[in-house]
Amino acid sequence: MGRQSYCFEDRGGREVILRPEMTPSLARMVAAQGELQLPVRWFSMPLCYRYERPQRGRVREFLQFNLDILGSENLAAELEVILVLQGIMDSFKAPSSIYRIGWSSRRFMSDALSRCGVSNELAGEVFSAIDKRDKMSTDKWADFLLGACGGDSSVTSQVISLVSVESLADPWLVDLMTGSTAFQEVVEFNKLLQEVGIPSAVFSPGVVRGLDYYTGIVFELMDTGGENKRSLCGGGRYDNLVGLFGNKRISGVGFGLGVLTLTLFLETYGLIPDRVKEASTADVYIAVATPEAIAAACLLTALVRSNGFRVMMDVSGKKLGKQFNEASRYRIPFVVTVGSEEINSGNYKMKNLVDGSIFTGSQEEIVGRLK
RNA sequence: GUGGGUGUAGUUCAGUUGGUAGAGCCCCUGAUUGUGGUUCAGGUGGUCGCCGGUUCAAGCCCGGUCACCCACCCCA
Repeated sequence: MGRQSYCFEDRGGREVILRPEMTPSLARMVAAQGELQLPVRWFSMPLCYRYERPQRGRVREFLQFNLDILGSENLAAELEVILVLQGIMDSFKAPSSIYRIGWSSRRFMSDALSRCGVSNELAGEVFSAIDKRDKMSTDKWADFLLGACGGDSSVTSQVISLVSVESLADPWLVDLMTGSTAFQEVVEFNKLLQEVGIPSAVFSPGVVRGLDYYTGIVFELMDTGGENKRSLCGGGRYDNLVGLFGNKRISGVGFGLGVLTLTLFLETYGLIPDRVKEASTADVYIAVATPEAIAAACLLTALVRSNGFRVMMDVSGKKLGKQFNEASRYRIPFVVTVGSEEINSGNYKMKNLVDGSIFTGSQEEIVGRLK
């Protein structure tokens, strides 16, 4: 956590940091609880902050949907959070062809790199180099990797073979990972994914994720088109995070989904739902015909609201036509007019702005009609 | 942290070799005195980001500065 955190000194001279993501805060909360019924399932939509130069898909203050399961070491927990992620994409009707959930395992990659001949001292460098693979040409990256591997060309070619693997049944990989429990776990998880049927999930040894608290399965959701280069979502298993803030050792798995990156993705593919684009701000507009009717209009507004409807009342004092215009602009489907006629007779007129029809009745009948 | 681009009306943008500040949309008023969308007529609205310089004259040229956008870096 370095120069991209938004930190400053508060008035008491303390160094403080605006949270750059939610997971450590969640781990702190869980560590602080005396007794918990495990596993814990938790979601949140926090504002987070990063001190970076803004650009497409990246701003200094952003919303992130977070979902975590703590207290289960079963692969079902990984499967469950990915299933929810898939469900979110399905709810936006995003076809699995336009995005990809690339996944791998930290434990597996550490073991595999070691078996490729990468020393523990160089493992961090090599991880970092793998993360940069998509940012340069194949040849250039090979040179870069050679540097990270300490100039050892045979180790480098082994690592290139590793990240090029496309199938867990690859004979070279199976031979390399003989007897590895981390590999067994990856194979098992792949089997689960196939049995459940998550077509967008693809085993990708190149996915390592930058966050260093991840220990097991890691995954990220990317746009497969070229438009959005930032990952929409990243997640994985973290075994030691809760333990940092207390003496309980609780393993967790979860993900963070960027609302801004998701929105850009949905816009790119025209998937913003109509109910969002055409959302109305209220169910009913209360038009006020004369200044003498203001109090009665307020009472009617309160009545309709107490029945569970969203109400916008005129506060402009403009002519009725202008008030109807405002209701129309806000896509509010019904307008009830309050004036001396209505107050005297007890009969109110409610116009349906969608079809133009007018319903006349008492206040109670108006409310009943809305239901 | 590095590089590029853009700053003109509420908004999206024009603005010629330097010579009186423009359009569409929005908004406001009326046609239509208590019922929206369409149409028609009219209208409001700008310290041209800010500071300085050159010039008889700067939206336009020059220097600086700020803001935003894009990319790099980074993405724990």
